[in-house]
Amino acid sequence: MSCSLPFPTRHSTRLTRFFSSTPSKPQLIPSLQPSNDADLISQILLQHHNPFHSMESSLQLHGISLSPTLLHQTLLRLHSFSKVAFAFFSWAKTQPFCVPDAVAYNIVIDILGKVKQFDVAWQLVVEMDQVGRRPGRNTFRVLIRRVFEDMGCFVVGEDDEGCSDMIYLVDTLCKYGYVKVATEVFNRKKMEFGVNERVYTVLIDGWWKVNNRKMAERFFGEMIEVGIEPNVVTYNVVLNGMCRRRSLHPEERFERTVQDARRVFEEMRDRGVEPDVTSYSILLHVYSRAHKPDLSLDMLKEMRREGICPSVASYTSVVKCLCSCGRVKEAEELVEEMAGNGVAPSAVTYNCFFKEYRGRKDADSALALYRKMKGISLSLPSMHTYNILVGMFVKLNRMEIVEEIWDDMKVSGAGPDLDSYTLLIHALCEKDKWKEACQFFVEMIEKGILPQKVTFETLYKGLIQSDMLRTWRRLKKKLEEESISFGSEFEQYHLKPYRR
DNA sequence: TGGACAGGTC
Repeated sequence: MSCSLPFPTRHSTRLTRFFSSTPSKPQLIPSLQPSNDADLISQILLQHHNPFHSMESSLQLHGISLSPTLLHQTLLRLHSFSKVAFAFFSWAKTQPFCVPDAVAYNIVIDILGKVKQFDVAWQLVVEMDQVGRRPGRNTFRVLIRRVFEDMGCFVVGEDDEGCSDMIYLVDTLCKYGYVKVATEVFNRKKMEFGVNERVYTVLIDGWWKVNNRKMAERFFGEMIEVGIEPNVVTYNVVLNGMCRRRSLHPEERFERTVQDARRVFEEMRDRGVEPDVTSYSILLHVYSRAHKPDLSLDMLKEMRREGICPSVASYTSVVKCLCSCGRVKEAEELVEEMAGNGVAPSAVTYNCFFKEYRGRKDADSALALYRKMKGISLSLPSMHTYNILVGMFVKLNRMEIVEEIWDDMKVSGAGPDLDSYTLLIHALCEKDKWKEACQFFVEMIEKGILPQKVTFETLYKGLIQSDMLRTWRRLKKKLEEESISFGSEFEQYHLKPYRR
Protein backbone atom coordinates (compact mmCIF):
# COMPACT_ATOMS: atom_id res chain seq x y z
CA MET A 1 0.00 0.00 0.00
CA SER A 2 1.36 3.36 -0.93
CA CYS A 3 -0.08 5.29 1.94
CA SER A 4 1.89 6.77 4.79
CA LEU A 5 -0.56 5.77 7.48
CA PRO A 6 -0.66 2.39 9.14
CA PHE A 7 -4.27 1.66 8.22
CA PRO A 8 -5.61 -1.47 9.77
CA THR A 9 -6.64 -3.87 7.06
CA ARG A 10 -10.16 -4.33 8.32
CA HIS A 11 -11.00 -0.84 7.14
CA SER A 12 -12.87 -0.17 3.99
CA THR A 13 -10.33 -0.38 1.19
CA ARG A 14 -12.20 2.11 -0.94
CA LEU A 15 -11.88 4.75 1.71
CA THR A 16 -8.27 3.84 2.41
CA ARG A 17 -7.48 4.38 -1.22
CA PHE A 18 -9.37 7.63 -1.15
CA PHE A 19 -7.56 9.05 1.83
CA SER A 20 -4.18 8.15 0.48
CA SER A 21 -4.76 9.88 -2.83
CA THR A 22 -3.41 13.39 -3.28
CA PRO A 23 -5.68 16.29 -2.39
CA SER A 24 -5.33 17.78 -5.86
CA LYS A 25 -7.51 15.05 -7.25
CA PRO A 26 -10.70 15.17 -5.27
CA GLN A 27 -13.06 12.25 -5.62
CA LEU A 28 -16.49 11.63 -4.30
CA ILE A 29 -17.09 8.51 -2.31
CA PRO A 30 -20.59 7.30 -3.03
CA SER A 31 -21.18 5.57 0.25
CA LEU A 32 -19.12 5.30 3.38
CA GLN A 33 -19.43 2.54 5.91
CA PRO A 34 -20.22 4.23 9.21
CA SER A 35 -18.48 1.91 11.62
CA ASN A 36 -15.26 1.10 9.82
CA ASP A 37 -14.80 4.48 8.26
CA ALA A 38 -15.44 6.24 11.54
CA ASP A 39 -12.46 4.36 12.97
CA LEU A 40 -10.41 5.38 10.00
CA ILE A 41 -11.32 9.07 10.00
CA SER A 42 -10.76 9.40 13.71
CA GLN A 43 -7.37 7.71 13.46
CA ILE A 44 -6.29 10.02 10.69
CA LEU A 45 -7.41 13.03 12.63
CA LEU A 46 -5.72 11.94 15.81
CA GLN A 47 -2.44 11.27 14.04
CA HIS A 48 -2.39 14.10 11.55
CA HIS A 49 -4.47 16.95 12.72
CA ASN A 50 -2.96 19.92 14.42
CA PRO A 51 -4.53 23.32 15.06
CA PHE A 52 -2.44 24.94 12.34
CA HIS A 53 -3.64 22.60 9.66
CA SER A 54 -6.87 22.94 7.82
CA MET A 55 -9.16 20.01 8.32
CA GLU A 56 -9.05 19.37 4.59
CA SER A 57 -5.32 18.88 4.48
CA SER A 58 -5.45 16.72 7.60
CA LEU A 59 -7.97 14.51 5.96
CA GLN A 60 -6.53 15.02 2.49
CA LEU A 61 -9.90 15.18 0.91
CA HIS A 62 -12.60 17.36 -0.51
CA GLY A 63 -16.25 16.80 -1.07
CA ILE A 64 -16.53 13.82 1.23
CA SER A 65 -20.11 13.12 2.05
CA LEU A 66 -20.60 12.33 5.71
CA SER A 67 -23.75 10.47 6.55
CA PRO A 68 -25.34 11.40 9.89
CA THR A 69 -24.36 8.03 11.34
CA LEU A 70 -20.77 8.33 10.18
CA LEU A 71 -20.59 11.77 11.75
CA HIS A 72 -21.97 10.47 15.08
CA GLN A 73 -19.64 7.53 15.16
CA THR A 74 -16.58 9.57 14.33
CA LEU A 75 -17.46 12.10 17.02
CA LEU A 76 -17.99 9.31 19.55
CA ARG A 77 -14.55 7.92 18.76
CA LEU A 78 -13.07 11.36 19.35
CA HIS A 79 -14.82 11.67 22.72
CA SER A 80 -11.61 12.01 24.69
CA PHE A 81 -10.08 14.46 22.24
CA SER A 82 -12.35 17.43 22.59
CA LYS A 83 -10.31 19.86 20.51
CA VAL A 84 -10.04 17.54 17.53
CA ALA A 85 -13.70 16.59 17.89
CA PHE A 86 -14.80 20.21 17.99
CA ALA A 87 -12.60 21.14 15.01
CA PHE A 88 -13.95 18.18 13.06
CA PHE A 89 -17.54 19.07 13.89
CA SER A 90 -17.01 22.71 12.93
CA TRP A 91 -15.52 21.59 9.64
CA ALA A 92 -18.28 19.05 9.00
CA LYS A 93 -20.90 21.77 9.37
CA THR A 94 -19.35 23.66 6.46
CA GLN A 95 -19.54 20.65 4.15
CA PRO A 96 -22.33 20.95 1.62
CA PHE A 97 -23.44 17.34 2.02
CA CYS A 98 -23.29 17.22 5.77
CA VAL A 99 -26.09 18.59 7.86
CA PRO A 100 -25.47 17.71 11.51
CA ASP A 101 -28.60 16.58 13.31
CA ALA A 102 -29.55 17.06 16.94
CA VAL A 103 -27.74 13.85 17.93
CA ALA A 104 -24.45 15.15 16.53
CA TYR A 105 -24.93 18.43 18.40
CA ASN A 106 -25.67 16.56 21.61
CA ILE A 107 -22.50 14.51 21.30
CA VAL A 108 -20.38 17.62 20.83
CA ILE A 109 -22.14 19.42 23.68
CA ASP A 110 -21.36 16.42 25.89
CA ILE A 111 -17.72 16.44 24.80
CA LEU A 112 -17.43 20.15 25.57
CA GLY A 113 -19.15 19.70 28.92
CA LYS A 114 -16.66 17.00 29.81
CA VAL A 115 -13.80 19.51 29.53
CA LYS A 116 -15.84 22.23 31.26
CA GLN A 117 -16.26 24.34 28.12
CA PHE A 118 -19.78 25.23 29.15
CA ASP A 119 -19.83 28.58 27.38
CA VAL A 120 -18.97 26.99 24.03
CA ALA A 121 -21.45 24.20 24.74
CA TRP A 122 -24.15 26.77 25.42
CA GLN A 123 -23.33 28.56 22.16
CA LEU A 124 -24.03 25.28 20.39
CA VAL A 125 -27.38 24.97 22.15
CA VAL A 126 -28.30 28.42 20.86
CA GLU A 127 -27.02 27.52 17.42
CA MET A 128 -29.10 24.34 17.38
CA ASP A 129 -32.21 26.40 17.87
CA GLN A 130 -31.16 28.86 15.18
CA VAL A 131 -30.54 26.18 12.56
CA GLY A 132 -33.81 24.44 13.34
CA ARG A 133 -32.35 21.50 15.30
CA ARG A 134 -34.35 22.19 18.39
CA PRO A 135 -32.40 21.42 21.56
CA GLY A 136 -34.40 18.70 23.24
CA ARG A 137 -34.57 16.76 26.43
CA ASN A 138 -31.34 14.92 25.68
CA THR A 139 -29.43 18.13 25.08
CA PHE A 140 -30.30 19.38 28.54
CA ARG A 141 -29.78 15.99 30.15
CA VAL A 142 -26.27 15.93 28.78
CA LEU A 143 -25.56 19.44 30.04
CA ILE A 144 -27.12 18.85 33.44
CA ARG A 145 -25.11 15.71 33.95
CA ARG A 146 -21.88 17.46 33.09
CA VAL A 147 -22.69 20.47 35.27
CA PHE A 148 -23.41 18.19 38.19
CA GLU A 149 -20.21 16.23 37.71
CA ASP A 150 -18.29 19.47 38.00
CA MET A 151 -20.12 20.82 40.97
CA GLY A 152 -17.67 19.16 43.35
CA CYS A 153 -14.88 21.28 41.85
CA PHE A 154 -16.56 24.53 42.72
CA VAL A 155 -18.54 23.84 45.83
CA VAL A 156 -16.26 23.59 48.79
CA GLY A 157 -17.82 22.89 52.13
CA GLU A 158 -19.19 20.31 54.44
CA ASP A 159 -20.87 17.14 53.26
CA ASP A 160 -24.03 18.67 54.55
CA GLU A 161 -23.82 21.49 52.02
CA GLY A 162 -23.11 19.02 49.25
CA CYS A 163 -26.25 17.17 50.24
CA SER A 164 -28.22 20.39 50.17
CA ASP A 165 -26.89 21.19 46.70
CA MET A 166 -27.93 17.74 45.56
CA ILE A 167 -31.43 18.25 46.96
CA TYR A 168 -31.69 21.56 45.16
CA LEU A 169 -30.65 19.96 41.89
CA VAL A 170 -32.86 16.90 42.35
CA ASP A 171 -35.79 19.15 43.19
CA THR A 172 -35.24 21.40 40.18
CA LEU A 173 -34.98 18.39 37.89
CA CYS A 174 -38.23 16.99 39.31
CA LYS A 175 -40.03 20.31 38.97
CA TYR A 176 -39.12 20.48 35.31
CA GLY A 177 -40.31 16.92 34.75
CA TYR A 178 -36.89 15.25 34.60
CA VAL A 179 -37.67 12.79 37.37
CA LYS A 180 -35.68 10.04 35.72
CA VAL A 181 -32.56 12.19 35.52
CA ALA A 182 -33.15 13.30 39.11
CA THR A 183 -33.31 9.69 40.22
CA GLU A 184 -30.16 8.89 38.33
CA VAL A 185 -28.31 11.82 39.92
CA PHE A 186 -29.59 10.74 43.33
CA ASN A 187 -28.54 7.12 42.90
CA ARG A 188 -25.10 8.07 41.69
CA LYS A 189 -24.40 10.67 44.34
CA LYS A 190 -26.17 9.45 47.45
CA MET A 191 -23.12 7.64 48.77
CA GLU A 192 -21.00 10.73 48.31
CA PHE A 193 -23.37 13.34 49.71
CA GLY A 194 -25.51 11.31 52.05
CA VAL A 195 -29.29 11.25 52.25
CA ASN A 196 -31.96 12.71 54.50
CA GLU A 197 -35.73 12.95 54.64
CA ARG A 198 -35.74 16.06 52.46
CA VAL A 199 -34.17 14.49 49.41
CA TYR A 200 -36.47 11.47 49.71
CA THR A 201 -39.48 13.78 49.99
CA VAL A 202 -38.44 15.62 46.84
CA LEU A 203 -38.09 12.39 44.90
CA ILE A 204 -41.35 10.91 46.17
CA ASP A 205 -43.10 14.14 45.19
CA GLY A 206 -41.44 14.06 41.77
CA TRP A 207 -42.64 10.52 41.04
CA TRP A 208 -46.15 11.31 42.24
CA LYS A 209 -46.26 14.40 40.04
CA VAL A 210 -45.62 12.27 36.97
CA ASN A 211 -48.24 9.88 38.28
CA ASN A 212 -45.90 6.98 38.92
CA ARG A 213 -47.22 5.56 42.16
CA LYS A 214 -44.98 2.51 42.01
CA MET A 215 -41.76 4.49 41.96
CA ALA A 216 -43.06 6.89 44.62
CA GLU A 217 -43.83 3.97 46.90
CA ARG A 218 -40.49 2.38 46.15
CA PHE A 219 -38.66 5.45 47.44
CA PHE A 220 -40.93 5.66 50.45
CA GLY A 221 -40.03 2.04 51.23
CA GLU A 222 -36.32 2.66 50.63
CA MET A 223 -36.38 5.62 52.97
CA ILE A 224 -37.77 3.58 55.84
CA GLU A 225 -35.43 0.73 54.99
CA VAL A 226 -32.35 2.91 55.39
CA GLY A 227 -33.71 4.15 58.70
CA ILE A 228 -34.94 7.63 57.81
CA GLU A 229 -38.27 8.57 59.37
CA PRO A 230 -40.80 10.27 57.10
CA ASN A 231 -41.97 13.60 58.52
CA VAL A 232 -45.10 15.72 57.96
CA VAL A 233 -43.89 17.05 54.64
CA THR A 234 -43.16 13.53 53.37
CA TYR A 235 -46.62 12.38 54.34
CA ASN A 236 -48.22 15.48 52.82
CA VAL A 237 -46.46 14.76 49.56
CA VAL A 238 -47.89 11.24 49.65
CA LEU A 239 -51.37 12.54 50.51
CA ASN A 240 -51.26 15.06 47.74
CA GLY A 241 -50.05 12.50 45.24
CA MET A 242 -52.86 10.15 46.16
CA CYS A 243 -55.59 12.75 46.08
CA ARG A 244 -54.69 15.21 43.38
CA ARG A 245 -54.89 13.17 40.23
CA ARG A 246 -57.57 10.79 41.25
CA SER A 247 -60.98 10.99 39.68
CA LEU A 248 -63.76 11.62 42.22
CA HIS A 249 -66.62 10.41 40.09
CA PRO A 250 -68.66 8.38 40.68
CA GLU A 251 -69.34 8.58 44.40
CA GLU A 252 -67.48 5.34 45.24
CA ARG A 253 -64.24 6.76 43.89
CA PHE A 254 -64.63 9.82 46.06
CA GLU A 255 -65.27 7.67 49.11
CA ARG A 256 -62.32 5.42 48.35
CA THR A 257 -60.05 8.46 48.04
CA VAL A 258 -61.22 9.85 51.37
CA GLN A 259 -60.76 6.46 53.03
CA ASP A 260 -57.23 6.16 51.65
CA ALA A 261 -56.42 9.66 52.87
CA ARG A 262 -57.83 8.90 56.31
CA ARG A 263 -55.67 5.79 56.43
CA VAL A 264 -52.59 7.93 55.78
CA PHE A 265 -53.70 10.20 58.63
CA GLU A 266 -53.85 7.15 60.90
CA GLU A 267 -50.46 5.89 59.77
CA MET A 268 -49.01 9.32 60.46
CA ARG A 269 -50.36 9.34 64.00
CA ASP A 270 -49.12 5.77 64.54
CA ARG A 271 -45.65 6.95 63.65
CA GLY A 272 -45.97 9.95 65.91
CA VAL A 273 -46.38 12.50 63.11
CA GLU A 274 -49.31 14.87 63.63
CA PRO A 275 -51.18 15.99 60.49
CA ASP A 276 -50.81 19.75 60.01
CA VAL A 277 -52.63 22.54 58.12
CA THR A 278 -51.32 21.31 54.80
CA SER A 279 -52.54 17.76 55.40
CA TYR A 280 -56.02 19.08 56.12
CA SER A 281 -55.91 21.51 53.19
CA ILE A 282 -55.20 18.62 50.84
CA LEU A 283 -58.30 16.83 52.05
CA LEU A 284 -60.35 20.02 51.91
CA HIS A 285 -59.35 20.31 48.29
CA VAL A 286 -60.73 16.83 47.67
CA TYR A 287 -64.05 17.83 49.24
CA SER A 288 -64.14 20.97 47.16
CA ARG A 289 -63.49 19.08 43.92
CA ALA A 290 -66.21 16.61 44.80
CA HIS A 291 -68.65 19.42 45.64
CA LYS A 292 -69.19 18.49 49.27
CA PRO A 293 -69.79 21.81 51.06
CA ASP A 294 -71.06 20.27 54.30
CA LEU A 295 -68.14 17.90 54.62
CA SER A 296 -65.82 20.87 53.97
CA LEU A 297 -67.43 22.88 56.75
CA ASP A 298 -67.25 19.87 59.09
CA MET A 299 -63.59 19.48 58.37
CA LEU A 300 -62.94 23.15 59.21
CA LYS A 301 -64.55 22.47 62.58
CA GLU A 302 -62.45 19.35 63.03
CA MET A 303 -59.31 21.38 62.37
CA ARG A 304 -60.22 23.91 65.02
CA ARG A 305 -60.92 21.09 67.47
CA GLU A 306 -57.45 19.74 66.77
CA GLY A 307 -56.03 23.17 67.43
CA ILE A 308 -54.93 23.75 63.85
CA CYS A 309 -55.45 27.23 62.40
CA PRO A 310 -56.79 27.06 58.84
CA SER A 311 -54.59 28.87 56.30
CA VAL A 312 -55.58 30.90 53.23
CA ALA A 313 -55.36 27.68 51.26
CA SER A 314 -57.72 25.87 53.65
CA TYR A 315 -60.28 28.68 53.65
CA THR A 316 -60.06 29.17 49.91
CA SER A 317 -60.90 25.53 49.27
CA VAL A 318 -64.03 25.83 51.37
CA VAL A 319 -64.97 29.19 49.81
CA LYS A 320 -64.60 27.68 46.37
CA CYS A 321 -66.73 24.73 47.34
CA LEU A 322 -69.50 26.93 48.74
CA CYS A 323 -69.45 29.27 45.73
CA SER A 324 -69.54 26.47 43.19
CA CYS A 325 -72.56 25.03 45.01
CA GLY A 326 -74.35 28.37 44.87
CA ARG A 327 -73.99 29.08 48.59
CA VAL A 328 -72.42 32.50 48.04
CA LYS A 329 -73.87 34.03 51.19
CA GLU A 330 -72.13 31.46 53.41
CA ALA A 331 -68.92 31.93 51.42
CA GLU A 332 -69.08 35.66 52.13
CA GLU A 333 -69.54 34.97 55.83
CA LEU A 334 -66.55 32.66 55.77
CA VAL A 335 -64.42 35.42 54.22
CA GLU A 336 -65.50 37.68 57.08
CA GLU A 337 -64.53 34.96 59.51
CA MET A 338 -61.11 34.40 58.02
CA ALA A 339 -60.38 38.11 58.08
CA GLY A 340 -61.47 38.09 61.74
CA ASN A 341 -58.98 35.28 62.37
CA GLY A 342 -56.21 37.32 60.85
CA VAL A 343 -56.04 35.38 57.59
CA ALA A 344 -56.15 37.73 54.60
CA PRO A 345 -58.12 36.51 51.58
CA SER A 346 -56.02 36.38 48.42
CA ALA A 347 -56.84 36.95 44.76
CA VAL A 348 -57.51 33.21 44.45
CA THR A 349 -60.12 33.48 47.20
CA TYR A 350 -61.88 36.37 45.49
CA ASN A 351 -61.71 34.70 42.09
CA CYS A 352 -64.08 31.99 43.36
CA PHE A 353 -66.74 34.68 43.78
CA PHE A 354 -66.06 36.29 40.43
CA LYS A 355 -66.44 32.99 38.65
CA GLU A 356 -69.75 32.40 40.35
CA TYR A 357 -70.93 35.94 39.51
CA ARG A 358 -69.88 35.45 35.93
CA GLY A 359 -71.96 32.30 35.73
CA ARG A 360 -74.96 34.17 37.09
CA LYS A 361 -74.29 37.26 34.95
CA ASP A 362 -74.44 39.23 38.22
CA ALA A 363 -72.61 42.38 37.12
CA ASP A 364 -73.51 44.40 40.21
CA SER A 365 -72.08 41.97 42.74
CA ALA A 366 -68.95 41.47 40.64
CA LEU A 367 -68.41 45.19 40.31
CA ALA A 368 -69.00 45.80 44.02
CA LEU A 369 -66.49 43.11 44.99
CA TYR A 370 -63.98 44.34 42.43
CA ARG A 371 -64.17 47.90 43.80
CA LYS A 372 -63.73 46.52 47.30
CA MET A 373 -60.59 44.66 46.21
CA LYS A 374 -59.23 47.78 44.55
CA GLY A 375 -59.83 49.61 47.83
CA ILE A 376 -57.58 47.15 49.63
CA SER A 377 -54.76 47.28 47.09
CA LEU A 378 -54.54 47.55 43.34
CA SER A 379 -52.00 44.77 43.35
CA LEU A 380 -54.44 42.37 44.99
CA PRO A 381 -56.32 41.33 41.83
CA SER A 382 -54.31 38.78 39.85
CA MET A 383 -54.11 38.61 36.07
CA HIS A 384 -56.70 35.95 36.35
CA THR A 385 -59.07 38.25 38.23
CA TYR A 386 -58.73 40.85 35.50
CA ASN A 387 -59.33 38.33 32.77
CA ILE A 388 -62.42 36.82 34.38
CA LEU A 389 -63.84 40.34 34.66
CA VAL A 390 -62.88 41.48 31.17
CA GLY A 391 -64.47 38.33 29.74
CA MET A 392 -67.59 38.84 31.80
CA PHE A 393 -68.19 42.55 31.12
CA VAL A 394 -67.30 42.36 27.47
CA LYS A 395 -69.98 39.65 27.08
CA LEU A 396 -72.47 41.81 28.96
CA ASN A 397 -71.52 44.67 26.65
CA ARG A 398 -70.52 46.91 29.57
CA MET A 399 -67.61 48.43 27.69
CA GLU A 400 -67.16 51.34 30.09
CA ILE A 401 -66.33 48.87 32.87
CA VAL A 402 -64.04 46.92 30.57
CA GLU A 403 -62.18 50.16 29.98
CA GLU A 404 -61.85 50.78 33.72
CA ILE A 405 -60.50 47.28 34.31
CA TRP A 406 -58.18 47.55 31.34
CA ASP A 407 -56.69 50.76 32.71
CA ASP A 408 -56.31 49.28 36.21
CA MET A 409 -54.53 46.34 34.68
CA LYS A 410 -52.01 48.65 33.04
CA VAL A 411 -51.54 50.73 36.20
CA SER A 412 -51.00 47.62 38.33
CA GLY A 413 -48.13 46.72 36.01
CA ALA A 414 -49.29 43.13 35.56
CA GLY A 415 -50.40 43.94 32.23
CA PRO A 416 -52.75 42.93 29.73
CA ASP A 417 -51.40 39.50 28.79
CA LEU A 418 -52.11 37.11 25.92
CA ASP A 419 -55.40 36.01 27.49
CA SER A 420 -56.66 39.55 28.02
CA TYR A 421 -55.93 40.57 24.44
CA THR A 422 -57.37 37.36 23.03
CA LEU A 423 -60.57 37.75 25.03
CA LEU A 424 -61.00 41.38 24.08
CA ILE A 425 -60.19 41.01 20.39
CA HIS A 426 -62.49 38.02 19.95
CA ALA A 427 -65.30 39.88 21.70
CA LEU A 428 -64.78 42.93 19.48
CA CYS A 429 -64.80 40.70 16.39
CA GLU A 430 -68.11 39.21 17.50
CA LYS A 431 -69.55 42.70 17.65
CA ASP A 432 -68.16 43.50 14.15
CA LYS A 433 -65.89 46.17 15.64
CA TRP A 434 -63.11 45.24 13.25
CA LYS A 435 -61.12 48.44 13.40
CA GLU A 436 -60.87 48.41 17.18
CA ALA A 437 -60.05 44.72 17.16
CA CYS A 438 -57.29 45.47 14.71
CA GLN A 439 -55.86 48.23 16.88
CA PHE A 440 -55.58 45.90 19.85
CA PHE A 441 -54.08 43.22 17.63
CA VAL A 442 -51.35 45.61 16.52
CA GLU A 443 -50.88 46.85 20.09
CA MET A 444 -50.23 43.37 21.43
CA ILE A 445 -47.70 42.66 18.71
CA GLU A 446 -45.92 45.89 19.53
CA LYS A 447 -45.72 44.76 23.14
CA GLY A 448 -44.08 41.56 22.00
CA ILE A 449 -47.05 39.31 22.68
CA LEU A 450 -47.55 36.85 19.85
CA PRO A 451 -51.26 36.45 19.04
CA GLN A 452 -52.77 33.02 18.61
CA LYS A 453 -53.43 31.72 15.14
CA VAL A 454 -57.21 31.68 15.70
CA THR A 455 -57.19 35.36 16.59
CA PHE A 456 -55.44 36.13 13.36
CA GLU A 457 -57.82 33.94 11.38
CA THR A 458 -60.91 35.48 12.94
CA LEU A 459 -59.67 38.96 12.25
CA TYR A 460 -58.59 38.10 8.75
CA LYS A 461 -61.89 36.54 7.72
CA GLY A 462 -63.85 39.41 9.23
CA LEU A 463 -61.80 42.08 7.48
CA ILE A 464 -62.16 40.38 4.11
CA GLN A 465 -65.87 39.80 4.57
CA SER A 466 -66.51 43.41 5.54
CA ASP A 467 -64.45 44.53 2.56
CA MET A 468 -61.88 46.30 4.71
CA LEU A 469 -58.97 45.51 2.47
CA ARG A 470 -56.99 48.60 3.37
CA THR A 471 -57.04 47.77 7.08
CA TRP A 472 -56.14 44.22 6.18
CA ARG A 473 -53.13 45.32 4.15
CA ARG A 474 -51.93 47.55 6.98
CA LEU A 475 -52.17 44.61 9.32
CA LYS A 476 -50.32 42.37 6.93
CA LYS A 477 -47.54 44.93 6.56
CA LYS A 478 -47.23 45.07 10.32
CA LEU A 479 -46.89 41.30 10.47
CA GLU A 480 -44.23 41.36 7.80
CA GLU A 481 -42.29 44.07 9.61
CA GLU A 482 -42.27 41.94 12.73
CA SER A 483 -41.54 38.75 10.75
CA ILE A 484 -44.63 37.08 12.11
CA SER A 485 -46.17 34.28 10.12
CA PHE A 486 -49.18 32.21 10.98
CA GLY A 487 -48.32 29.28 8.80
CA SER A 488 -47.95 29.23 5.06
CA GLU A 489 -50.64 26.63 4.49
CA PHE A 490 -53.20 29.06 5.81
CA GLU A 491 -52.03 32.02 3.76
CA GLN A 492 -51.77 29.97 0.59
CA TYR A 493 -55.18 28.56 1.09
CA HIS A 494 -57.00 31.74 1.94
CA LEU A 495 -55.02 34.53 0.39
CA LYS A 496 -54.75 33.33 -3.17
CA PRO A 497 -58.25 34.25 -4.33
CA TYR A 498 -57.69 37.82 -3.20
CA ARG A 499 -54.34 38.34 -4.83
CA ARG A 500 -54.49 40.36 -8.03
C1' DT B 1 -33.64 30.69 52.92
C1' DG B 2 -34.32 26.22 48.48
C1' DG B 3 -39.18 19.59 50.17
C1' DA B 4 -45.98 19.84 50.73
C1' DC B 5 -51.53 22.74 50.32
C1' DA B 6 -55.90 27.37 47.58
C1' DG B 7 -56.49 25.63 39.42
C1' DG B 8 -57.07 27.47 34.78
C1' DT B 9 -59.51 26.42 30.25
C1' DC B 10 -63.14 24.32 27.14
